[in-house]
This record gives sequence, C-alpha cells and structure tokens, in this order.
Amino acid sequence: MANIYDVAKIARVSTATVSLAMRDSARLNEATRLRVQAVAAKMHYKPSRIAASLAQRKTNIIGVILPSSLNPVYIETHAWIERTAGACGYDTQVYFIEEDPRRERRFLEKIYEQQVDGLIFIPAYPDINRDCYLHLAEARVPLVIRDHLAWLPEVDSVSVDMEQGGYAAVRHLLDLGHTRIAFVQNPFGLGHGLGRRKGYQRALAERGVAEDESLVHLCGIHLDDGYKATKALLALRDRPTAIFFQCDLLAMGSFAAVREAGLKIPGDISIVGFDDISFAACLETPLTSVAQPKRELAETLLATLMRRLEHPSAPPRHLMIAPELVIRRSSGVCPKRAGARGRKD
Amino acid sequence: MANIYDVAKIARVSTATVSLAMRDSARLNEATRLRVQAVAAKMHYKPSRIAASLAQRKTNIIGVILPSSLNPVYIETHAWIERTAGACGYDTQVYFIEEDPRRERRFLEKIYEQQVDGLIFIPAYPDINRDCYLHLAEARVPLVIRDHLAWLPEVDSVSVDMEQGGYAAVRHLLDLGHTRIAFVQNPFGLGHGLGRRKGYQRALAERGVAEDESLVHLCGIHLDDGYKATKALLALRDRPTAIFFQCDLLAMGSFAAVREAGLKIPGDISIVGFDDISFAACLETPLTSVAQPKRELAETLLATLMRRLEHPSAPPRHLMIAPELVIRRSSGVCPKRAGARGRKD
DNA sequence: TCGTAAAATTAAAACGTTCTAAATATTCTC
DNA sequence: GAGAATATTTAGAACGTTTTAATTTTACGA
Repeated sequence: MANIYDVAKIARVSTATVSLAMRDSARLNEATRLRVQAVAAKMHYKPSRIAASLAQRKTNIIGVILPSSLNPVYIETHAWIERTAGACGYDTQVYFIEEDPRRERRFLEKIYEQQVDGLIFIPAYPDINRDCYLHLAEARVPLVIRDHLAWLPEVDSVSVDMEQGGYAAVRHLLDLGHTRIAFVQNPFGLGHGLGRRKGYQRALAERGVAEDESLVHLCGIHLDDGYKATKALLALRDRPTAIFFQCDLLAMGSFAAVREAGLKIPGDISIVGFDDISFAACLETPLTSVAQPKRELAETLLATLMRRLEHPSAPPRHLMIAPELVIRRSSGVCPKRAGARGRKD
Repeated sequence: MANIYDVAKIARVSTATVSLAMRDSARLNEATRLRVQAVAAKMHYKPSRIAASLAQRKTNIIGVILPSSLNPVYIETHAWIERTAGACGYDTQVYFIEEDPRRERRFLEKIYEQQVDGLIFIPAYPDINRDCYLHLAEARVPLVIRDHLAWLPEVDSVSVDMEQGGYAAVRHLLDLGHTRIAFVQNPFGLGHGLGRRKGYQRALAERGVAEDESLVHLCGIHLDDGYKATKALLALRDRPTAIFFQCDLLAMGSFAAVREAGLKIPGDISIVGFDDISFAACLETPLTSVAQPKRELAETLLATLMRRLEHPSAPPRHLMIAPELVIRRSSGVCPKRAGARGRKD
C-alpha cells in the first residue's frame, strides 16, 4: 500500500502538501491540490487513520458500551447514536457487556488504551464494578452515562425517567380496573428496576392498593426469564390480572406462557412492557409499552458528549428525559370488572 | 497520561524494556519485569494501542460488515463472531449497512484506511456495489464473505445452503397438505432470496404443484413489510393457506396481519420463517423456521479468516453449511385437509 | 582469573501521519 | 520596480509504540 512519501515523491511535493491536499485544505493552491489528489487516486493511496490518529491524538471514534446485544432496545438506541455521531464526523465502536460483569470491567479498562475520543456508557453493573466507574471519572475520560449515579456527581448523565414510566404504566392498569398487578424486574441493571418499581409503588399507593410482595418477581433479562416469571406468577393461588414487565423483552417472553396456561391477552390478563422496541407494535397481540424515546435519548447523549469534548471543564450536566406510554392491545379492562364495563376480548 | 518514556525514566530502564515488560516477555529478567510493571501500575500507564498498531502494522481488530441492525439474525451471528474472535485475541468492529447501498460503499472504501486486520462480510448490495467488491478482492484485503459469488472466485466464502433451506421449508408445508404456498422475498440482499426461491420451486415441482406467480411477493426487509405482504396475500381471490417468508423478521410482521384478518395460525394459515432468531421460539404462536446455524457459521467464518491471515496465498476456500428446519406451532395441517387428517387448531 | 556462552538490556530506526514555524512565491500598491 | 502584503509550500519535529541488531552483564568452566 502506497504511503504519503510515495505520493509526495511522484507528485514532486512535500508530505505536508499531500497531507493538506488529502484533506481539501484551502491553504493549498487549487491546481496543486487537484494534481496531488489525482496522483493519490492513481496510486490508490488512502491515508492511514492509525497514523493520523497518533499524530492528532484523536481517533474520531466514540465508544458505546451497551449491556446486551440480545435486547433490541440497545441496538435501536445505538442505531440513533451511530447516525447522530456520523453527522458530527465520528464513528462508533460498540462494546456489548453481554451480562458479564468481567466483560464490563475489561472494556472499562480498555478505554485507557485510548482508542476512543469519548464514551457513551449505558451501565450494567454499577455495584459490582463501582471502582472502575470511579476510576473512569477520576481519569477524566470524556464520558456520558445513561442514568445519574449519586456517587458519580461529576459525570455528565442523561436519564430516562424510569419512575415516571413505571407510574404511567401502573396507573394505566389501575384505570382499567386492575388491582392485582405484578411487577417483574431484574435485580441488576443499575437501579433501573428500582426507579420503575418506585413508580409502581407510587401508583399503587395513590389508589390505596397495598403492595403484595408475592407479586414482585425477580428474574434474569432473557426472553426465557419472562416466560418463567409468567409461569410462576400464573401459578399463584390468587394470580395477578396484570403484569408490568421491566422491559419488553421479558414481556414478550410472557406471551407463550400465558397461552400455554390457556389464558387470553388481554381478556384474562393484561401485559405491559417497557422500552417500546420495534417488535412491540407488530406482535400477534401488540404490546402496550412505556416508550423510551430512543432517538431523543441518543441525540441528547451525543450532544452532551460533544459539549464535554469542547468544554472539558464545564460543570457537569444531568438531564432527564420523559418516557411515554403507548397503549396497544395487550392491556385491557380487568376481567373482574369486565361485565360492568363492557370492552371484552 | 503517562507514556512509555515516562515509565522508562522512572523505572530507570529503556523504552524497549518497558515494552517487553508490558507484554510479559520471557526475554526479560523476572525481577526487572515485575519492577517495571509495578512502576507502570503506579503511574496508571497503559500502552497506546494506536501507537502499537502503527508500529506493528496490525490492529488486532477484525471488521464485521452486517446488512442491518434491525434484523436480530445478524446481531446473533455477530455475538458468536465476537466471542470466537475474542478467543483468538481479536476485537471486533461492526459496521451496519442499514439498507443503504451508499453506506455499504462507504464502509468498503474505509477499509483501506487500514483499521482492521481482516474482514468478515455479509454482503447486502452485491449488484449495486459490484465494483467495490471486486476492488476489495483485487486489493487482497484478508476477507471472508458469507455466500459465494460466482464473480468473486478468489474470495474465501462460507455459505448457508439457502436452497436446501427453502426446499426443507416448502417440503414441510407440502407434507402438511398445503398446495397454495406463498413465498415472500426481498429482491435485494444478494441472491439469498434467489437460493431460497429455487428451493421453493424445486419442492413444488417435485410434487407436481405448478408455481403461481401471484403467490410470489416481493417486499422490503422490515417487520412492517411482512405485515403488508401478508395483507396483500390474504386479499387475493384464492388466498394461500401457507406463507414461507424469506426471514423470520418478515414472518413476525405477518402475525398482526393474520389476526386482523380474523384468521388463526395455524388453523387457517401456516407461517414458516427463515433464520430461527431467538424470538421465534417465544412468540405467542412459536414460529416454525429454517435455522441458520449461527454459531457454526460464525466459527467457520472466523476459522476461514484466520487461515487466510496465516496463509495469505493459500488457494481460496468455499464452504457450505446446512440449515435445519425447526418445527413449531405456526405450521399445521392445511385447512382443506383438516377434516381428513385430524390435527386442528 | 580469564574467556566464553548465555542472558538481559538498550540505542536507534522504523511505522505514516500532522503541525508549527519558517521559507519561498506571487500579487499588489504606489 | 521596490517593498509590503499575501498566498503557497515545506523542513523537520512530534505522536508513542515495536523491533533489530548490538551492547552490556552475568554465569560458568577450567
């Protein structure tokens, strides 16, 4: 592969000129620029980004750390990040934690080897890897984290208001007459679950419905876990008439379980998810879900990171984005009230 | 950030020694190695991978070009590639074409800027970007392509036998008594569609069922396209009793359409997909699908690439992997024969 | 104690860019 | 046509590693 010296020699100019020509610099006489570009093209010369990165101390890459590749919500968010970053001249390098705390740790350490100009970080194991998180902040890596961590006050954050989302979801179910509303949650994953649960509790309390511990189910984060959680909840003596899942992925897992139990959605049981992944709208029974505004989230994360890159010592900024309930077929009137109210399924 | 000189100075050794120490070289006295490592750790020194890449002319990154981030089959395949690559000491850099031929072109050109040691390439627009593909081959970028292209005989390839898969799917439907079997296909995306269609045709021909052009539906590759395709097929005068979709994503889109038409799966219509994405098994009506063996595919792609990296001038290798039909609830006996046969839904 | 072999360390030249400051060309003003 | 102002080009030093070949140190046998 030809390098900048080869081109310089053939074009009878200095490497500086070649460098400028390749970047369309206006500092160069147009004739020379075109001539050099022509030579470069003829030689199939492409500047090495590695060398450029070294010289500039800038890779034009931003790292994106995502908890899992199995949950489409992260992929969909990333798609927006990628697009927005592209518009700012950055490429994106994704790291999937894939539910392995050691992988998260490894990635966080890898950051120091300086591949990336900045980092967008959706944390997966803040408790287990707290030391790494703190170290990252201390090292002043340009960083935006999704969700505000109280012990990282200096790190820019953009959060989705999980409590509000949880509240909206449960409020919706209460409005439909449900009172036995289960909540399925993954105990890891930041306090996401925590925020949503608070919303769940607040909504219940507001209507004077006592929280029943047996209706709060902890589980993993795979489709399969949603399936199992549902099985368990449906086996309860006094089973719930509605289930609110921490995420759509878990909610999707519930459908097969409900069907196997010979029940109908939403006739016998209502299902509400969180995230509004693209599949939610196209299921056999379209899923009611609290939508994370993925595009807005992505754009805000990126804007915050860009600001940080430009103003490294600006005061930290903590933003919050409101989610929005999208009502579809999977949630309906509580069967106990169905006679009185009408809508049946 | 401390660099190798700083460490060398503090540890009172040369940069060469630091370099060796950081890589646990046995050429170094153990005492010095440990001492240098201790100094490095104290200074929070991490070698710059950029500089190392430049010096070694090797990034330890392999690029993975995928057609879309919206179809889980690619994400799931990538997860295996990532894992396998990690075991070989490589990181992975993903590029999503996102159904934009210009993006494919841009990525293929970017490769020459030498970020990656090798490339795993699932092509999206071989017809539109044929010149780029050819140029890539000509430039001898270490490369494995998924699916053999006749006009790229020199490029290693690993294919899934799409024709065999299509045949198995349609054969299964024929066995269930269906004769009006539709095929929904995306006209782009390599000859994937083509291979599957051949299988479709072969199976029909074998049983003496004439191919009905009106049952072959062309569409895009989104969930939504599956929905629309189904709507269109169900509106036909003599509507099909089974639909074979080019991929599970499209098949998933069909469920809502079927339901809206007031029909039952598989009682009124059978659905078969392709890819066996993780969602297929957990849907309200679990989906019959031709499974791409994603792990095997990933491992074979990677093994082929590694071989190419080690033996740059070995003769090209073209491998083929057999898919496997996974039968679930979405396919059942043809309603026209249901009375005679039994199984009802 | 010396010579030699083996082990450990290092000097210095890559790797392929960018960038700063300086040098050289060109244009303009009067 | 001289001098100033401006436009264009360039020398050479970064950037932070790795690597080769050479040098220095240590170990060992006689």
